[in-house]
Amino acid sequence: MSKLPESKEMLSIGEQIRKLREDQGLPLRKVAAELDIDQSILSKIERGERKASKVQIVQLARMFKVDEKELLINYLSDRVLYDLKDEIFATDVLKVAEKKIRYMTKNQNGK
Amino acid sequence: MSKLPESKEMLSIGEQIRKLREDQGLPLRKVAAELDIDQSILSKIERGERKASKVQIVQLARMFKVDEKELLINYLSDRVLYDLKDEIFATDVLKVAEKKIRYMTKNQNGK
DNA sequence: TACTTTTGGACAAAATATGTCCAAACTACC
DNA sequence: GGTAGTTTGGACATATTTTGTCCAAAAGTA
Repeated sequence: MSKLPESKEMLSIGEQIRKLREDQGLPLRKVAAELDIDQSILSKIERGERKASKVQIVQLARMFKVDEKELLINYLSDRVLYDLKDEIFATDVLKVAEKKIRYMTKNQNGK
Repeated sequence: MSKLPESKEMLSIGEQIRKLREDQGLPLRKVAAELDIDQSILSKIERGERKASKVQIVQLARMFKVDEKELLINYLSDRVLYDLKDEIFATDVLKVAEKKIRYMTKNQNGK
């Protein structure tokens, strides 16, 4: 029953990586070798059981020839959501975070 | 020169805690004792050199009699921003994260 | 069945988080 | 200047989390 979301933007980073890999017909073994990690780790990353590192995401973007920025944004937004997954106020937190960013950039407060 | 932001919402969680403590005229020593940590840790938390735990934030809200939700939101949004501090795309990441949350709640995808 | 791919879990090492302790530096006051 | 109280900085210890290996079991495919 459970289907993947229609829009690719709504795929989790793991789902997106798996799709990219399968679209190219590559086994875990090969992609994992390029990332220099064990295939079981990549399997876990694709299923959301482990987190990829930022470097790995960049490598994957290059390997699959997709926009690095888009993949990174999907990756980072997933991580933010993961950190907030148990929070009732998650939406409020994101709104305040955006407000703070606007405030910071407006005032050059790099801190 | 450097001043604190006008709106309390724009205080970092550390600045807000320090303000609450000083407004009550309490030394680090006393507040830290209630949190059951060393005063130096609290000093570092207030200056953003260490992170508080969620439990500590809740304890502080109770101790200072301020809205727990508000303090938690300030705390969590600070953490989110900290994680994104080196990212050029931080704003995009937050926007996508919000979109994903809306998508999830709409579809009950707790995952 | 035989081959390939994927998954699960025990284990290990490295990195990070979280705290203690104590001395130095700062502040206020007499 | 001296003293007491407060705050800060850093060395150190311990616990937790992250990130990986390795290998066997399970699932998929011919």
